[in-house]
This record gives sequence, structure tokens and C-alpha cells, in this order.
Amino acid sequence: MISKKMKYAIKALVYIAQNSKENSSVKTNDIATKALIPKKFLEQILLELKKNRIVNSRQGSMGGYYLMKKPNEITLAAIYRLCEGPIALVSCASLNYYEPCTDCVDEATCKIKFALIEIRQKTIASFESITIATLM
Amino acid sequence: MISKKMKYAIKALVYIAQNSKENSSVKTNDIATKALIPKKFLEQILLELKKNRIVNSRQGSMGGYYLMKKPNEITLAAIYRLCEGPIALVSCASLNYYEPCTDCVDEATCKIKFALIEIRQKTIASFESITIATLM
DNA sequence: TTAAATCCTACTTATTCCGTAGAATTAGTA
DNA sequence: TACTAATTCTACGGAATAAGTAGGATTTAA
Repeated sequence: MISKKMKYAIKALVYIAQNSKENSSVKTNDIATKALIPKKFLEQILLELKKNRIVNSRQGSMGGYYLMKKPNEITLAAIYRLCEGPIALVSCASLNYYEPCTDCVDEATCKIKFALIEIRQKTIASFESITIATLM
Repeated sequence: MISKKMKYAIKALVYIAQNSKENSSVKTNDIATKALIPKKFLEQILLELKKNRIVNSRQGSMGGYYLMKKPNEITLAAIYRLCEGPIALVSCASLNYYEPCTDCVDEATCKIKFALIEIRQKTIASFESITIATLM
């Protein structure tokens, strides 16, 4: 199960994608009330999305958030990595966040690792097939 | 990422599968030392696996644990549900543990839900393709 | 200058994770 | 019958994470 943080991130991105006319930005307040997300929590999430260059923002009274990529370029895989961490089920099967297991008997012959690498590949494929465009 | 509990459960089941001759059982102590799992933690995990009829046990000095199903009948999906809960990424997309979202704007038209149901199907398929037999 | 927005940091509260401890129970064996 | 070695059961505890809250600092359009 994903965290509320990730669910809110998805909902917020979908809302922004649906409600931004050209050159316009969407206010946190709007997103929070329309998409039913606690506002202060949403602020933090949007800041993190910004740090990861998925959205950008304008400050000030006409400010708000807008997407930095096209909706079909923002994949579930990217959002997942950002909110939940590695997609692999164990760190030793992760590509981007590889770490050896502390309790591994013999990594070279570990069949669990190889099986979980296969699972990772499939999961990445299905997470990359879903984008914000899919969800609008 | 899966919990240590689930990882230990997998390792323990593989060890039991590999080390049980006919009608023999495998001691917690053996599993713990050979598979590098904290013993007291392992005890709890095995008890839970027993409660879910994946293993069974004999008490007493010749006691220990043995599988209640064939290795190729124990799927990663079953172990996951037992250790981690629902496979679906959100509860409203879950088959066995369905619950409506508290923050849903309109469940009937929610595209996130439908997308995550698709993901669930694919995840279940890949989790069911791996069994203890695959990992021996 | 002011109102309205984002930005930043810290705090809180509850839950889950990862074990540890110790005693009770069971069963084989001398 | 007593001993021993195994599982079973229940509780406890520290650390980390989740899900927010709070309050102010900063920025910008009007």
C-alpha cells in the first residue's frame, strides 16, 4: 500500500494538470479544498515535487504551482521513487539504490535476489505505463 | 520494500523446504543460525506462518517445523499478504481488503482507482509466478 | 504597503518495525 | 518419574516512520 503522501501527490498532480490553462498556475488552497487534501501537508508535498523538478511554482499573490513536464511524461514510477523510495522489494535487488543485505548468506548464488530482480523489472514496467495523463 | 519479517519468512521457508527429509522437521535454532535470522523474531514469524497453515510444527525435543504445502504451492503472493497486507496500492483497489478512500471525491469516476486495479492485477500475476520452489 | 501566495523548520502524536525476555507447554528419553 | 529440548504465548521496549500541525519568513502583484 502506498502512503497518503503519495496518494495526495498523485491527486494534486492530476488536479494541476486538469486545471492549468496556458501560463496559469494552480493555488495550493484550490487543490486542497477541491481534491480533499490537508493543506499544510499538501504544501510540503508540493515543495518536494518542486525539488524534484516535477512541478514549479510562482510565489506572490498571483502565484501557485504548474507542471514542469507534460502529463504523459510524469510516470507513476517517478512519483513512487520520490514518495516511497526504491521500487525493488529488497535493497540488494535495486538498481538505483543498491545495498547488500546484512543477513545474506551468499549473494552470488542467492535465488531470492534474482527472483526479486525479475519482479522489480515487471513492476517498473507497469509503473511506467501509468502517467498523470492516464489519470486525468 | 518488504519488511525484514517477510524476508525472514521467505528465507525460513526456503531453508525448511531444502532441509526436510521425509517426515522430518526443522528446528528454529537451525534455521536461525544457518539462515542468519534473529531466533526470537523467527519464532514469532513461524508461529504466524503456522496460524496461516503454511507450515505446521511438532513440539518436544524431536520437534520443529515442516511445510504444510508443496514448495511450488507456496506463492510470494500468499507470503506478501500475510506479512505486508493487501497487494493493492490503495485499499479501494483491493479485492480481499476493500475499503473506500476517506478522501475520495467521486469513487465511481475515479481514474486513479481503475489504474491501480490494473497495477494490482499485474502485481498479483508476478507475485504468483514466484514460489518457494523457484527459490530453492 | 499590503494582501496573498509559497517557503522553511520544527514539533506532535500515533503507529509500525524489529527485535528481546521470560515463562508455559509439550514430548521424547533415561 | 524426572530431565531436557523443543515449540508456544504474552508482554515489553526502543527506534523509526507516517501523517499531519504550527508558526513564521519570504516573495511578489497590485
